[in-house]
Amino acid sequence: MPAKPTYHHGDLRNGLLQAGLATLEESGLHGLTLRAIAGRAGVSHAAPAHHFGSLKGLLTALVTLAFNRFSAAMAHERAAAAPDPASQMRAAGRGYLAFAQATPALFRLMFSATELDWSDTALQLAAQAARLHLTQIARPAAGTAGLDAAAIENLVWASVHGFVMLSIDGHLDSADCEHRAQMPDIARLFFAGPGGTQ
Amino acid sequence: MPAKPTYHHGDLRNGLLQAGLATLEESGLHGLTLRAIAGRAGVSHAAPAHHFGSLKGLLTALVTLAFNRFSAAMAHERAAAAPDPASQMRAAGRGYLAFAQATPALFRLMFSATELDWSDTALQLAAQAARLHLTQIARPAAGTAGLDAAAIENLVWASVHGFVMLSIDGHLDSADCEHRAQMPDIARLFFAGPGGTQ
DNA sequence: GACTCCATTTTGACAGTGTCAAGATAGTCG
DNA sequence: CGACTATCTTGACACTGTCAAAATGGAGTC
Repeated sequence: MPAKPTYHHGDLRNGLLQAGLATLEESGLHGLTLRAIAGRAGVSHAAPAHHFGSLKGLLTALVTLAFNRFSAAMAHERAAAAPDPASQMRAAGRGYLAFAQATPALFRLMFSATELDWSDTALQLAAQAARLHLTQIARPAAGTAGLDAAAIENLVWASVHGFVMLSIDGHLDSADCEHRAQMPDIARLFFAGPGGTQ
Repeated sequence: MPAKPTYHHGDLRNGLLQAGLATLEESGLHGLTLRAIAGRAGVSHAAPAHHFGSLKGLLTALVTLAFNRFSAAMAHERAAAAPDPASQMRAAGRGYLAFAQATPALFRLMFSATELDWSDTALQLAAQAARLHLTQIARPAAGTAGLDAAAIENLVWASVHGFVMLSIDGHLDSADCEHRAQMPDIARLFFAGPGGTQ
């Protein structure tokens, strides 16, 4: 089972992160305690804190991993979509929403300002990589509606992020069991193409 | 000092809520403990839990109060703005952002799905009242860009909420100390008027 | 191959948390 | 004036994150 045995446990770091992901999805943020993670990973109660320095350190590592999966979700949708700007924008939004709805607690944690150590360089890099998708899909829309690239980025990100946040927090009428049908088609505002929500 | 003396303390409920607001802004969500609130209000450590049932109950009451102030902030901006739809939409957005930036921790708590008891009717009413502003400012834009009223509501709310969330979480480039200048002018997309960010 | 060394993990303890049962307190009503 | 009851306090419990000290076991050296 251990991927890269280093010392006593085998691969404690991965074991703890996997246990953390499982615990988070199973018991929510309140159930995500160092001791619960340690128990699930089969180590002593103080092992996680020792390895990651503190609870904040473990959550930071967990979220770094999550941002990589987040990027992968968006890349996956974009690769399967048509290459035109509107389709790319809609595909990235689908990936954004799909990831958040698959693991809502993790997604909320990813954007927490207080629970994470945002001075951590690994976390910064992972978050930056995810943001690269945003820059790429927003660039073709520059100049539309008299907005520059930065404003477009802000508008697109805010729309998608806000919708996803409201969706997983249960603030949108859930007439549809899936919220995808309700997702505002921001791309239609920039690109005049035939805007199916697909 | 007690506004409406009821029993022993005077007005324990208000005292605890005020202490809670002060503690939240001073120490963040992690410092907002029942015992800290009790200490600040000058009562025993178990008094808050007894009065509100649990920590979740206290937070729910706190957020109910916050939603009323939130509505007031938007009403204040809208009253001071021109009555045309675009100005009203921008004014509500300003109020939204101003409230969140004034008390970020409280705003984050207001949209937490797990920390609050959303089956509480008082909370539901307060949140519903705040949402009424959204419905009002979105209605005039119905039909624009081929979107119906519900889609407009979602798009406007998502844009503003997403921008505000990203702003208080520190994910937007803060070249400006205030983020207002960066706020995407969603109103311009619906109403062709001269879109100054004001 | 045995021995030292040191990174890794465990053990035990501490202060602090929310919650609950039982007791003390003080307004209110008969 | 006395009993009652809602209000609040006291004390305890299991649980949390964090830290120092002890135990563990692989790695490198002679």
